[in-house]
Amino acid sequence: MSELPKHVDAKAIEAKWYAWWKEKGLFHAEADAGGKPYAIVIPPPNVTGILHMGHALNNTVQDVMIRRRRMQGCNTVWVPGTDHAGIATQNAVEKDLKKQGKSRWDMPRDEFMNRVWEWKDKYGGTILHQLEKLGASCDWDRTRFTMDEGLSDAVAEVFVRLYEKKLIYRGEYIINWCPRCCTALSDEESEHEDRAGHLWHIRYPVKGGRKNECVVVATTRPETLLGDTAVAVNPRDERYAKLKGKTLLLPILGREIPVIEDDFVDPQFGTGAVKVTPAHDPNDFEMGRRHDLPTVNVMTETGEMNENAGPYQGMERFACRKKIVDDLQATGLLVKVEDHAHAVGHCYRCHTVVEPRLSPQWFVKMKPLARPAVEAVKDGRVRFVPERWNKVYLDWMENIRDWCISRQIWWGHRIPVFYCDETDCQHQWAAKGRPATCPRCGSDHIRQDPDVLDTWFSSWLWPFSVFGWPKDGPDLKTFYPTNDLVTAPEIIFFWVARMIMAGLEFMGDVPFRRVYLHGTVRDNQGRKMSKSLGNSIDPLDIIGEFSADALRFSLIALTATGQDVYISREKFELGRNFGTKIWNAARFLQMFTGERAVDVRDPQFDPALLTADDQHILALLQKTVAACDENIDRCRFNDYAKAIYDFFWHEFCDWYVEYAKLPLNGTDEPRKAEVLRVMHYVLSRALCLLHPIMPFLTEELWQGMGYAAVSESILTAPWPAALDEEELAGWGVHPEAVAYVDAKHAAIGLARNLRADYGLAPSQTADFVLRPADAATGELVRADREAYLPYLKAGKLEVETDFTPAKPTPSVITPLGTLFMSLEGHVDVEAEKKRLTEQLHKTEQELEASGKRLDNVNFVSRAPAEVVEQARARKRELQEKRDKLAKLIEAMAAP
RNA sequence: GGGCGAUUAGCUCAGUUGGUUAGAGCGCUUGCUUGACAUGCAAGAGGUCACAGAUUCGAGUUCUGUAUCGCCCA
Repeated sequence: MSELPKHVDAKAIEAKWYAWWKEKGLFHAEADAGGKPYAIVIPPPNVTGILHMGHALNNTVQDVMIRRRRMQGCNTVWVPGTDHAGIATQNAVEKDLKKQGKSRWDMPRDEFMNRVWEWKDKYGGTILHQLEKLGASCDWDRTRFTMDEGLSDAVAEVFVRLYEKKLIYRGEYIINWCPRCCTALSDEESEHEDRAGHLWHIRYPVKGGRKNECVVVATTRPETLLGDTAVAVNPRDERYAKLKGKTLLLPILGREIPVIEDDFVDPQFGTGAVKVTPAHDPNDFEMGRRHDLPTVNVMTETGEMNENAGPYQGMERFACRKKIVDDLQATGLLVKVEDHAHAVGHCYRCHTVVEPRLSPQWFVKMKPLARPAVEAVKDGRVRFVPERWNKVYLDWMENIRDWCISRQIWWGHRIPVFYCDETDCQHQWAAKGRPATCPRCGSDHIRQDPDVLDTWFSSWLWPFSVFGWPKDGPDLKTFYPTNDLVTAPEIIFFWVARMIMAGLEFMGDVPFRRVYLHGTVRDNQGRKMSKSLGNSIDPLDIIGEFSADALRFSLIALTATGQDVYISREKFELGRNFGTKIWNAARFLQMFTGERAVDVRDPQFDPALLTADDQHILALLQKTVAACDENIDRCRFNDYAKAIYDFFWHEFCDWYVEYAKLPLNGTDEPRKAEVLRVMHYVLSRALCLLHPIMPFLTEELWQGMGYAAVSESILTAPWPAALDEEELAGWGVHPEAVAYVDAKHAAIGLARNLRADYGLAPSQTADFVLRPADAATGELVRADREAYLPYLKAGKLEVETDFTPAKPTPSVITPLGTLFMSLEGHVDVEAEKKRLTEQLHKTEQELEASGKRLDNVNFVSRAPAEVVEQARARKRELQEKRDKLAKLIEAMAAP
């Protein structure tokens, strides 16, 4: 065993072990490797992305799941990869071009595509390398990209199948348009944000009406009035009954528009009369269809007013809004302006205000796909953790709307639809590959649809496309359906829901059994971390300052299941401190082990040599194993972290290591050897339990402490099995001994309190006498006396049945009996009396409460028997304590 | 407007099926360079569990309502 240095060099061990794990192929899985399959597919980050805290949490959770399953002997695979992030990546490259004074329109489409590929090859791998820094044990041999050949093939296959099933169609509807990205967006990609806007009340004169006769309509977007083709009122709204059949004159443009009646109009909103702009509002579009209204589009695709806007042509849409309001005011058509808060859609990529725009796009008909996906969640084939997300998912799924999948950009999967330009053919079809001629007329005058598909149209296939679909193969057979999906709630609709639909449609089975949705990482004030706020914490900075293990441990320990987590730089000290504690405990153990051989494979404890403290720590280790398993299984990762933290720090270090110092410094060699066996066994198993959270430190110690005989790497060491009481008894671990040590620890705590109450300096020794609770306890303590001395800084500890102090002596009642602390010099009798009286008072209060409870007939008759018995035991205990205290006080009073 | 979440110590949060005396980390106070560890050790102070009702023998926990904050959807 080589000596461990005083401090861990985190950077060095991270680099060393990660490279070694990869070199050994320990992350790699083969379908035929045997063992129960366990698979996770990574939520593919944007290829343009860089690691942020959300990724760090997300991937740490996955790594914890993966590493633990791997140690359990499952055939474990974690598939990494990135998505091509159509709009985001194209934006990044176009920004680059702009610096050179160019735009994509200055070059052929192919050339632009080549530039994006170059850019992707240059910067695209960044986030995956950053995941390595985090310690993610992904199977890098399986790294996928949504524009890989295989995945692109899956996209085309799916498109053609849905097209032929008539589940994909093209149509002219109002879609969300980003005038900056110049593309359509899906409903999910338009993010609604509340904005303080206005409600402008505008007069629309009645044609041929009395002087000044007009209808007042209220609108939040006055610039769209240029595209109005009607004004609508509710047919039951009597205020407007006389308007029926009238014609209005559109302000400014003077166009004649009809008054129509439609149930959709809410008489309570605004003035009860609404302008109808079918080309710029989805509800107006529907209304326009019902009433056969013309559509007038007044804007260009970049959000400027077009030729239909008359005098406003060429103005930017918000400048136009301002100008129109001014003009209405000037002509007296503006009645009033009210403040009005409303939700405004923003592009999820560039945050530009989204414009509802009438345009021809491709859609997926969702209702038929949603039906089985609803069932899969309702019958539990897919489970969400926390469960409350079921409802969110089902609500969305049951009110699902068709999915706009075409994007007017170049980077992405081009829509595999072809058009024949032969005048008398005009055939339109979907096909994989690049057909040369029209399958109907044989003409080569064909062209492909220029649009590309929404990026999510490839990521919804991820759980099976990464395993080779549409080709069948062993990977797909072994690893599909995957087991767990770990992601953030923000993408339930974008991604999770759609994957479930795609899995059921194309694979006939759900893509994963369980979805764990973790919270959002926020700053200390609860704000989302963002570049613009400048409140981001870079995980790599934290790794540099504290270590990857510290980052991982802190994130896991601080994140309660499904709750948001607030972090700041200082919070990572938690993980760092814990790592240091483990390191030092290992150094301690190594100091006493020296050159001895350590074999932790089969502990082979000698029951005759196992003391109560040995048994106690072994029993607690088993309890900890069980707690870790249960908490991981239930996605309670913070409780898992806490279980191993508390065990290691507060049981192993605080108590057992302190206890072990005595035998280790003694001369009883067999005992010494036994204690070392216990310590190495406990440390090795604790390292295993901790490995999924702190992979690097645990590997360093696994190797450094010489545990590699168990398994070459801790990464493949067997996950500790929780032993039951019977199995423990076979090792010589008995519950009575465990209970004794619990009592011993409590007694030591109470004795330390007593010392503190009397202001004893840590260096000051005191002698103690125990008047044991019973003879058996007395025997146990007598045999174990020496062990108490260091904890109590005691000169000696005597055990005397019926002990009565000769002079007033401070004392405390412990589970082991009454413990007396003899002091040099005078004892302040009054102070001690006061102390004891306070305790007596408190005990009597508790006793009274306890008595009341038991006097309650309803409690005794209705509460479960064991609860009542517990209460009775508690009462007896309190009575005993009260009597003892009373006697102690009496003794103090005696001269 | 609909839905969801949160409200527990100075701060950040746990608290699982209702059951003894509500916990942790950080911070704070006091004392310690203890032969692993000051990134540490020992001790301590600090809580009307947001508010009001209800159910129950018993409520931080269940139900109803209110308030405040946050998120999602329209």
